[in-house]
Amino acid sequence: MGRSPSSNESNVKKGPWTPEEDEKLMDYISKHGRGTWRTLPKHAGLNRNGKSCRLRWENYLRPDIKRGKLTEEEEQLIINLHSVLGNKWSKIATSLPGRTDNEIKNYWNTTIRKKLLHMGIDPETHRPRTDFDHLMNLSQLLGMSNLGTSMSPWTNPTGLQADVTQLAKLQVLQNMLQLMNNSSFISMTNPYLVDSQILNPPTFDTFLHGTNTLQVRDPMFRGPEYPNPTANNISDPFSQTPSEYSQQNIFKSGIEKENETNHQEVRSYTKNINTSQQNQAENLLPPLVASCPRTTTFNKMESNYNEAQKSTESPFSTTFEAWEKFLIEDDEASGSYWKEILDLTSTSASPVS
DNA sequence: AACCCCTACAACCGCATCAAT
DNA sequence: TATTGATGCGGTTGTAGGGGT
Repeated sequence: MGRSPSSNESNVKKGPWTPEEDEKLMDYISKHGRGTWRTLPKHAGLNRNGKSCRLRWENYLRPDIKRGKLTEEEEQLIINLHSVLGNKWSKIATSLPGRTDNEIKNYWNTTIRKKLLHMGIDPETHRPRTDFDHLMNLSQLLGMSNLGTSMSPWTNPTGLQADVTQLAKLQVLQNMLQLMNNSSFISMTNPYLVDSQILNPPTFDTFLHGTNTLQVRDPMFRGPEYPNPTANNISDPFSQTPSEYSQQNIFKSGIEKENETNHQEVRSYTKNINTSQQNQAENLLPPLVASCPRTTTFNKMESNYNEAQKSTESPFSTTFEAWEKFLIEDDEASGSYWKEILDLTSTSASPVS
């Protein structure tokens, strides 16, 4: 509905508040209480509209406002709550005494959002990033690292090349799978998702050997490493700190002994991914390519995947066939590392019966 | 010193919601 | 039930200050 500004509000002062104005507002509220915001400025002798006064009071002058930088605990809580509530800043703020919705919103947009993006996590969905730009950045990193392997060892005296290559491959694959399997992933309404996704992201166990991820498209499935809150007698979803949760649940997936050898490899890859995301936060890798618009290439990928989805064959084969089809149509030079990724997958992953 | 760029944060704006009439 | 006004909420913009060139 809303309301158009009345004529006497058209020439009210805007912009930053002066100390004098702050004093007038605080003085008035301390003596008379808030009353209605609309009439308050007139009574308080302020040439401001009620909305401006309310905002100034709620976000700055209120005596119970907590000053100073947000703590790590507060930051983690915001991330947790955001994954459940979305951009409901006022609701999030009710869980952080002394913090305002505006402050939390600003902090999210200026700090947390960037952190998550650098970690390869989509701040909107709290899932691994699947946007084309991010995939292209990773593939470019991979391409560069492959190039590095053919160079003289003098260009790579640190021995980090293999790690970088492996990490890039794994994250590309992870994101590809996430992209393709988007609808069957974990329920976003589950507060457990937050900690586990950030500190214990979806693993190769889940993707390659889990019985439910690719085959059974159950949107509520959390994967073996995500406990059922009721089954585990956990009443408060936030009773565990992220690190506690992560440590408790990391690599807890049901791994059969007969596949132990394969899984050890997967585990080490998974471990690398987990640490890589932390490392990325610390050693922020700059984008390696300019941003790519969503092009027909991307549409072609989607189209191929959709075609594959229509098939009644195993999701594993159709999924990878779709990608393979795309890769074959793509030029060979740029697609070589993509194929390598698929090779890696097909050799280490045996579709679950 | 001057300029530019980036970041953080305060404040504004438009719309939604709710309660009173 | 419809209308109106007050308030709340979330997206966006403006700006001050710091750092780099």
